[in-house]
Amino acid sequence: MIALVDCNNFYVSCERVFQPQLEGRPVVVLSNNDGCLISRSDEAKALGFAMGEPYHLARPRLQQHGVHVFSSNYALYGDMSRRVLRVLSEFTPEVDVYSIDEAFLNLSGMQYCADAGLDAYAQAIRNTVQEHVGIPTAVGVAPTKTLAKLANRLARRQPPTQRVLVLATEEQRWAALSQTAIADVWGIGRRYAPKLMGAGVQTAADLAEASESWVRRHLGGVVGVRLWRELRGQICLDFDPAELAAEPGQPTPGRHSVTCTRSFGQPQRSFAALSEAVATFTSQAAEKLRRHGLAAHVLTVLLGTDKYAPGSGPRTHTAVVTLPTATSDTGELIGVALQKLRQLVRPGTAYHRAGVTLSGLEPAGQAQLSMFGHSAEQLQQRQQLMARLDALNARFGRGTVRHAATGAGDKLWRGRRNMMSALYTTDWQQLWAVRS
DNA sequence: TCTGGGGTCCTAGGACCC
DNA sequence: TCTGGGGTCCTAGGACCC
Repeated sequence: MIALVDCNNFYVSCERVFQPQLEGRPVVVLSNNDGCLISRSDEAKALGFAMGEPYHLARPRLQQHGVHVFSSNYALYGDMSRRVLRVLSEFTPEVDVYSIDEAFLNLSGMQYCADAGLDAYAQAIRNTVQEHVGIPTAVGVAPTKTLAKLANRLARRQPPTQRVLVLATEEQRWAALSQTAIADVWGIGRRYAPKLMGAGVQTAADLAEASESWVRRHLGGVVGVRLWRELRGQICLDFDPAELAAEPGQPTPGRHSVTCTRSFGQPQRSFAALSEAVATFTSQAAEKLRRHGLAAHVLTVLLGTDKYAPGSGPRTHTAVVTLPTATSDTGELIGVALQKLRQLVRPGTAYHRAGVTLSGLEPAGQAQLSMFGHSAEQLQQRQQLMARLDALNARFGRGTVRHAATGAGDKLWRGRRNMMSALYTTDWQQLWAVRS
């Protein structure tokens, strides 16, 4: 059996751990650049605030209702996520991390679990995360990932302290399928939902009862058939516990790309500003690569114009380079990225967004030659340089030591985050103070 | 004035090549 | 009337997820 543990309203919950007076009050957290609402407390949902709503449109109503608003604080959320995962890994060695606030747990073969009963075990997971980290969760348990997602969704209807649902029998599975609207099934999005409803498929049960050939024809071929089988209890989605098992710096299998993109605080026209941004994103992506013990063969530079402006024409412009050898060296990658950027930029165009994707990933350390023709000795020196740079930045904070091309900091292209909470858990200067 | 970011997988047309 | 075909690379975009 597979359990899905989901921290609902995770970012809001993280803020509440350090500001408990916000318990029971409406709270929202904004996306990067203070753009959209991406996490909402139950109270904020009840007031009608929608996922993804633009902040500048919601602001008057947020003020009117006295909603507490936070810019996103990813250093805090990432650290809290690691704490949750540490607790989960005490319940099973096989944890498949799906996102910052969700993980699948393989409970098959857990003797304690069999002894205590699935329901009690799932409840214990929920209670322990709450006690040790202070983050509320819901737990759904079922034979497949898709059914575990479905169980998790239904579990959230329970009162906060009982958000656990196990689908062990055929009766329980069918009852759950019948109670789930087709639009709420994992893998059915805004395009397929209306199409299926038009064909008379209103619930997950209706879909599970359809024929395989019908599903293949109307639901994106093999992807739809996989979903249909999972709903019927047949495992089609791999359980991949590699992410948590890997030591930091060891190669992480399963990952195909690393991206860093940002919208600008203001549209940018100058090559100087764009190149600072691209150099900064490249160095952040390269850091992530090294953290995962990977090197990249392919680099893509992206520039985006105003995607909300009327009119046609491409909104994103990309340029791809295939590197002669895979690398995770920030300096080498910045050099290549800026060269491509120069080809991509059209003078006078206002860009709203830029980014870098590193793909064609392979475990680091396989390359014997540098793309710039460095000797083996020079290559080793550069790798040591990167290791020291990462160590310094880990100790003294991101960007303490960086390449000159990333600029002096505090530039107009950087986004807004005007309402960020403190780095309670990752900065000595901002530790949470408890006064007696 | 102000509309996120990071992933995966798939499709389609044009350029180019043999 | 008839105007190869198959492969790759490149760019762009659609669909889904969190």
